[in-house]
Order: sequence, then C-alpha cells, then structure tokens
Amino acid sequence: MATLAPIKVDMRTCSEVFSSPVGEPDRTPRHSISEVAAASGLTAHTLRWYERIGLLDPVDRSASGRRSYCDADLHRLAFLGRLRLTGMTVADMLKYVELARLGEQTFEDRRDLLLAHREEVRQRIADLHATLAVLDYKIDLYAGKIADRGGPADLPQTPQRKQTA
Amino acid sequence: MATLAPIKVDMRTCSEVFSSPVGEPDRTPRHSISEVAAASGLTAHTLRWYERIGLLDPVDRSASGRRSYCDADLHRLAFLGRLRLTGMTVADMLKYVELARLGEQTFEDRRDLLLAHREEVRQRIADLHATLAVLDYKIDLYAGKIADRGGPADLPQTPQRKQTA
DNA sequence: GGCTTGCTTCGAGTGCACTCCAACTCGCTA
DNA sequence: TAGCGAGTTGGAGTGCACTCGAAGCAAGCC
Repeated sequence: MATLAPIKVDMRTCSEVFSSPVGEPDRTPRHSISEVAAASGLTAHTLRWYERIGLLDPVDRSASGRRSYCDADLHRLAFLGRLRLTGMTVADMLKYVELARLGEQTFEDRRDLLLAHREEVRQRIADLHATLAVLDYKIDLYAGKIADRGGPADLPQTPQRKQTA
Repeated sequence: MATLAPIKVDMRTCSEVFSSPVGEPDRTPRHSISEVAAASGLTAHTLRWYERIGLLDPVDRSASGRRSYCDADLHRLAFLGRLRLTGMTVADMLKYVELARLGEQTFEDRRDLLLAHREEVRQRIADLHATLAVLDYKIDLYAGKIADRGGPADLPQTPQRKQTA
C-alpha cells in the first residue's frame, strides 16, 4: 500500500531533467552549480554569466548564498542550449527570454522569433547537405587516388551542383 | 562550321565560375578583387587576409600590382567557403591547404581531415533536426495559445525526445 | 590638371561568447 | 584550529574571424 500522502518520487537527477525536460517543471531549488554544469555541458562560469546577463532569472540561493537551481531552470537551460547549438545569438535568446517574462501578451512575438529561427535552421540544414555532397565527392576522389594524379597539386574540383543561394 | 582552331569560349564570368566550380580550372589571371568579392560574398579585405595567412596562394598581379584571380583561385575559394559555412575553423582550413600544397603524398591526411569534418557536419545536421522538432512543437503551442495559459509565464516545455548525445 | 575610383600596405580595432583571475566565504573533516 | 574544496564576486582577458583606417599610388575620364 502507498502512504496516504505519497511523497513525490519523481525527483529525477539533474542530468535526467536536463536531457529530458518534459512535464510541468518542479520549482524546488535543489541542484548545485556544478551539477548543472555537468548536466548541461556549460561551465559554472558560463552559468553565472547567463544569469548575470539575464538569460536565466536570478537563481535561488542557499542559506550561505550558493546557487541552487530548480527543474524549471534546467528546462529553460535545455531549450536555450538548443537555440545556441543551432546558431541563435545570445542577444536573440535574450530577446526571447525577455518576451517570455512579459507573459501571455507576447505569444505572437515569441512565435515570430521562433519562426524566423526555424527558417534559419532549415537553411543551414540545406547548406550542410550541399556540403556533405561535396565532401563525399572529394573523399571518394582521395580514396581512389584518382583523377588529379599528375595534375596540379592543388585543391581538386567540386562536383556539379545546383546553386542553392 | 567551327573555326579550325576554336578559341576557348568557356570564359565564364567570375560568379559563374565561383558558383559552379567544375572541370579543370583555367589559370589565366583575369578577375579583379572586387569581382571576386562580389562573387564570393567575402569582402576585399577578407580576400587579402586569406592570402596573407596562406589560405590562398599568392595571387597573380597586374603590371600595376593589382591582384588578378584565376579560375583555380575561385575553385579553391568556393570549396573553402563551403568548409567555413559548415563550421570548419580557419586553422583547420589552413591545415588542409598546407597539405594540398605538399602534393600527392598527403592524399591520406587530406582524406582523414575531410572525413572528420564530414562527421561533424552529420552531427550538426542531426542536432539541427532535433531542434527543428522542438521549434515545431513550441510554434504550434504558441499558434494555438494553448497549454500554459495561466501557468507560469515562463518558457514552455519541450516535447518528449530521445537523447541524441 | 584635377577628380574619382579602386587598389595597395600594415597594424589596430571590433564583436561575440565566453573564460579566467584574485580575493574572499562557507561547511566540513581531522 | 587548520586545511580543503566548492562556492562567491566584479572586472579583466582571451580567441576567433574578421573588419577597418590611414596614407598613398595608379588608371581612367572630363
């Protein structure tokens, strides 16, 4: 039998929360800066810096003044990390976060910001695929040591391709 | 009828050569720095800087000392541009170029370098796709103005997803 | 001849995103 | 009580990839 008032068992570890930020996030402060650093791949330095510039809301502190991150912080960090990883500038992330702080009335603006970023991401994927084709071609060329033997000891040619930009 | 000694008609414009660098490149110096800048999207400053640090071989000069780029330069520039666009550092591009200068004996090394870069490109594509899913989810959320109404005016949640790293 | 445009050089400056430093505090263990 | 390790701060420093400025030269045009 469960106790009458079942204690929440879903206290997932810091990196669990970070790598799978689903559901309504808990707001209990419980992760040290070094735990969050380990989970997120950011350094403690960078975490403090994010907070200083306003990417994170002021983090809860322990009695002795140490930062204690809650799951909601991890959720935000996980999303910001995705944006950074995909090339959004810190300035734009800040814009997004500041809109989020203003509440519901900024849904439109936030959506627009994400739409714009999505387009950039799509464009980048296209660029990467195009380059992948060039790399494949050249790698094959080297693998067979073909074609430019005896030719100029220079960079070989790229394959025929459509102009994408 | 064609003439007996047909004059080469394939003198393509600078941006044509740059955007479709196929075939054995001509080595006749014939493009001004501003033409190359316009075709490549790099500034004249950056082109000179590329040459200074060794990414480009010393470019031919006119009688009055001005740079005159040949098609082979454009080919190299086009490839280097692809590498840059896909996140290769200038230092690594330099490594590649220096290997290329050493001739056939560096085929292996060059291939390895490109293989490593190809893996990075593939990884980046995967990251971008994962983020695309998150963006789609959030954009839908905003579009419907659903779910976090009345909840914390904070960054909403990300969808369930497999850990990719 | 005078003007504009485009080029030359070198070295210094810029913007971004961290990254580190020095000096300090706190809680804990021996 | 001393030492350790992990945390705190503001401000300064770093590395990358450009980016620009200043001063000057050369060609082409009116």
